[in-house]
Amino acid sequence: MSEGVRTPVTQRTVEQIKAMIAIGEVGPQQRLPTERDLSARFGVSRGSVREAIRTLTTLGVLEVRHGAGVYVTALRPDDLLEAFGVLSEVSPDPTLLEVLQVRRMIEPAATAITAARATDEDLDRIGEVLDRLEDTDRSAEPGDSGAFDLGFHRRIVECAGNATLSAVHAGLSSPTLNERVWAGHDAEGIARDLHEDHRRILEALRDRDPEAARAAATAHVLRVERWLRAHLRP
Amino acid sequence: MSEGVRTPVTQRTVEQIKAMIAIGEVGPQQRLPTERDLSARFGVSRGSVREAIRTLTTLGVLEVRHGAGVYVTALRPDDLLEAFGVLSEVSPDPTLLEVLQVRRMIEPAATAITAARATDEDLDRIGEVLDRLEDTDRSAEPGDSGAFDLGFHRRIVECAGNATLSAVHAGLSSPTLNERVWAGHDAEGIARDLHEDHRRILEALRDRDPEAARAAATAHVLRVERWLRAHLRP
DNA sequence: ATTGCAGAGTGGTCGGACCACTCGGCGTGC
DNA sequence: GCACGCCGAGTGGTCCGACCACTCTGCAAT
Repeated sequence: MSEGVRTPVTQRTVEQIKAMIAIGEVGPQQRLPTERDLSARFGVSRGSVREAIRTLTTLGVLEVRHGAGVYVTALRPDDLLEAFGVLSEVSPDPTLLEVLQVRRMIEPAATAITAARATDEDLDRIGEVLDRLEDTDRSAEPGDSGAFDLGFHRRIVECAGNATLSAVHAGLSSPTLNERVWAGHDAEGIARDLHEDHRRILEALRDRDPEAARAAATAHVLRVERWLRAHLRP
Repeated sequence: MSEGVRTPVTQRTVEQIKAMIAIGEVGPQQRLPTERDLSARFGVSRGSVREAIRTLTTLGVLEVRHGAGVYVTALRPDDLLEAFGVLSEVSPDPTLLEVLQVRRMIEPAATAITAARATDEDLDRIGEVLDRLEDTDRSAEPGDSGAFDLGFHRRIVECAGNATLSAVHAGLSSPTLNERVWAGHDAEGIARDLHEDHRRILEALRDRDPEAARAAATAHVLRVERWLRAHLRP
């Protein structure tokens, strides 16, 4: 007659828990019933409940506190998109180029928005990261260099005031990805160029000039993209 | 002395499996050892192995086939970003606006690229969806209307030839999100406007005019965004 | 009023058992 | 010889019950 397929117990449990959240039985930041309670309520084993909870934890919907209980997260975009950093960890090299292309669509737009609405304090904090980046780069700690570079761009995107945008951007520019892009190349030649790009972006932001900011950001991502394309073949 | 924290067994197992993939012990599409084998190899219980596998399955890294074994996925972007549809399912309404803002950055750029590289066949297939969309909309099946609308935009983005872009876009424009945007409003008035937007986008694509395509796509997303903003408050 | 310490309750892990499904090989029939 | 169908070994899916590790609360001693 009807469906010949039997829905796996665990998946069904995932749906049931999601339903509890959807209908508001438990709201963000609130505590879920005990694993043992859920087990009894749904008529499934505790192990299955645990696997369902783990699924939702991975998705950023739930948060487990050992000894204290299971809680719904704030359900903010950065909670839900945290997972997607794996993209940069396991993707094959050609995908990295695609990731940069997507960044080329997002980052310039975000930089333009920031140019229009950043406060003086925002700009100071962005500039501060840039100073530390160049200091670090002149010394002999190439490891932190990438972290400051990421921080520079991240803060710019955050100033755009869109948490979803920030989360997506974070997923596309994880430390792991950066590391993979520059791995094995000290890239001394290009480092100076990148610094110049950064300075130009900051100046455009200070001028509150969205179009200049967009152009500078585009040029920057494009430079990285071309460099990666050239150094990828071998 | 050293770390006083004990890494949870399951999390450690996740790392170990990821390592197996990273060092190439198992490649994409290949089969993983048995749950029972992994259990013995890592010295942990089978339940813990299963939870680790479930985590990686949720992330799109592994794929489980009942009775047949656990396999590494192709690790393509659409595998790894599939999860991120939850964003549209559980996010609070204000986040939907943010999502649309991100789409406003991505979709115009993608549409411009498509205008530059789409083949005649591509354009025909895009136009076909549009015809079906308008047919459906004139009849009395509002349910499918959203699906065709999504299909129209999805095909355009796919023609841009960037799988990562397609996956991100798919996550930002899931059926669930669309449903939530238009839920409760038959939106007759705006439907005609949207169709006009679509026609304009298609014409720009047929003209192979990237700038016109970008402008038309921007106007379209912007219209949806403004409509949502107006209908969100109450 | 403050501090310290149990105890209860929660998630974390384990082991073993059995069920559901897949797949390959063997046998049967053509 | 070939195709079909059955069946059993092997795999993931689920369940149960036990015990460990951690948190939090409330009571007791100071």
